[in-house]
Amino acid sequence: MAEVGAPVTMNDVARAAGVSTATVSRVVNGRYGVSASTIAQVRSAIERLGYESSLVATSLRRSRTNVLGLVTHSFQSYTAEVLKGVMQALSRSGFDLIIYTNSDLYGTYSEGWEQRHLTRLSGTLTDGCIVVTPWGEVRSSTPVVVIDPVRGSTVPSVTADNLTGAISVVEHLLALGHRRIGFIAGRSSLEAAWSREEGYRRALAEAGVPVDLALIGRGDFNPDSAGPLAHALLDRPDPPTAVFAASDGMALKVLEVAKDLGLSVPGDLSVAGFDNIPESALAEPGLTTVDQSMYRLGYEAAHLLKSLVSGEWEGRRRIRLPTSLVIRGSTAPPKSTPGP
Amino acid sequence: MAEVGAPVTMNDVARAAGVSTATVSRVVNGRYGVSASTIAQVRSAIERLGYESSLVATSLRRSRTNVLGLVTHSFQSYTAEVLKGVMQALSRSGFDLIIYTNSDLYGTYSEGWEQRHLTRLSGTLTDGCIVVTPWGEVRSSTPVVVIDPVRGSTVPSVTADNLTGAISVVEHLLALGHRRIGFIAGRSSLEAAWSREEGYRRALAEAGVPVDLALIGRGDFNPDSAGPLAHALLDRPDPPTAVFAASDGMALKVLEVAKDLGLSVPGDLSVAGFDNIPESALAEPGLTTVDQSMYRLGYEAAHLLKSLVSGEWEGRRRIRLPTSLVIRGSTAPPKSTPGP
DNA sequence: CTGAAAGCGCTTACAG
DNA sequence: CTGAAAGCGCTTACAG
Repeated sequence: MAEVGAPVTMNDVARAAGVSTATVSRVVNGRYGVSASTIAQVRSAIERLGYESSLVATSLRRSRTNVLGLVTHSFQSYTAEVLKGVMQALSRSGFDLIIYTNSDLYGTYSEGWEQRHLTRLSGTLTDGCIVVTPWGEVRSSTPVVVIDPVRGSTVPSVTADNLTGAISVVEHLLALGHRRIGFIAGRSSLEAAWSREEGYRRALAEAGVPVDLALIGRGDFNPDSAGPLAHALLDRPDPPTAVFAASDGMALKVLEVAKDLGLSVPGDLSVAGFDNIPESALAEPGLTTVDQSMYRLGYEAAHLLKSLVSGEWEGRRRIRLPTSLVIRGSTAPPKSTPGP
Repeated sequence: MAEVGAPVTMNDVARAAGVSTATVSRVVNGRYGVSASTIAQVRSAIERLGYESSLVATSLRRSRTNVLGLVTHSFQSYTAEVLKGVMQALSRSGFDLIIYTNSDLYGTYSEGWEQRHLTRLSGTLTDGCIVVTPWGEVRSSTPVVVIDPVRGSTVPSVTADNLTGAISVVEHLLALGHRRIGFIAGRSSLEAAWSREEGYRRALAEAGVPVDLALIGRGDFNPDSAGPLAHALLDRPDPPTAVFAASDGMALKVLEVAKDLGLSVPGDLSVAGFDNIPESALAEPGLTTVDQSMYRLGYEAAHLLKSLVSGEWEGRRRIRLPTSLVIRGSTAPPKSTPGP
């Protein structure tokens, strides 16, 4: 088999069955008002030719497609977790899922990707879309749910309770005896990045530790952005005894840099992240982090979108999910100051 | 912002700019033969209205879309790995990727899903498709690459060297001193399942150990299918001292069952799998398995598809990738027979 | 340089 | 119960 000629169209079926395309369409869609014998003829032609309706043509003509979309920039571990949750929520829901990704990883073309893809899909293909970590506010003619929206967004969304999560991990470091705690921030337009930094500041303030701006590096969640920042922090004459990075990807990069510099973790330096991606458990030592269950973010987003599309949503349109601290081997009391 | 009215069409832009849709189309697609002033007008209208061409309408009209498709039934850890490889291969290639999944996990609707989805997409939406672990042979009017084809398939495909991989893991168990080695097979129509079983048989034969059919359970790669089979094997009066499952998902299920039965692994029972999914490293004890780099399978499949679509493929159309044995804590010498 | 018209594969009133 | 025709949003010869 493999590659065969032109695709079989409804027209081909109509000719083969000796009826009009309108009739074929009725049979395919199970509409009433077709005689049993005609149905049989058409069915047999469909079978014989291996006809399958074109998703594109159907969705251009119809308003409802029963396909939901998910738009994401890159494809990383956390995206995979999100997807698993989405698939679970959509299981046997009657909705299929289309995921659209552009191939330009980390490229300059990327800015505004989410809006472009969203518009191109939601014109006709999908009944609604989930957008993962967009660069800006999004708008669409069909329902949208954003996972990790930008700060100030008014679109329906699902986020982790980033503030509480960040507070808990910084409190953990403080309890171990750390006082000089570095921070590597994420892309500041995102509400998640803002809340994680706010949590860092609040936890320090609460403990009476002044915030030292020299200990804050400005990353963008991209692991590579954390390399130079970690170097800058650790090369200081008065380096921090612990570094909290706003994402696991960046924290793992800090781990690498520390190794390069000959620092042992957690002996010389404690490191903590945020997200709990699978790689964090596998790191050596395991990374202390905040679990935000990307699976649940995906699940809740899909559930919300499904309800919005069906027009049966009653509850709040901005969902915030709890986080939990995951303590692993990368954090310990600082060398000079034994823990309390 | 959020949800706004009807989507902006090319017609809207044409009216706003005072030109025909043909002209707007030319500007959008950068065709020659439009005056500079008209281009400026149209551009400004596009900007003002926030127009983005409809993927569906465009692909219905055009033969080439620069979108590749990936069709998969469910969405699991190995799918995520495959996707990462695919995305890497497509990075900056000019091709976008659409992933299509149906929501009916493990449902009866599933049989033949891959052909249905493939046909619906490849009619017009995509220039070519990757199909992951199909149920049967596939055909399409555009290029297809199958990851893990059925046995006897003639479609371009990418597979791990399952035979060699299975031999290596069984040899590992034999070297530890095991002689009664159980096997839980995968869905037999798949070439991967067949080769893994063949490897099991050959390694035993090579070692002069007769194959005991009572020690072979027939699963289907779905983890749940392995539960009853593991029970049956371990409840025997003469249970095997080791079980090799044809996939990690099934092997992890065997681990669970062993725990339920009060058997310690690897003390009372050795367990090995195939695939090396992330969960296997996290299991307690870590699962001995065969790494088949799903990432590379995805990467090679995308690379092959890209070349096929561009019509510039020269090499072989059936790619087989090497595997490697990963020894972790779940395998050890059997209790009664110390290792050699 | 620009527009009117046909058509991609479907669905849906509208006639009959 | 069935078909001819219009139209979903685009692109592309074909005229002018």
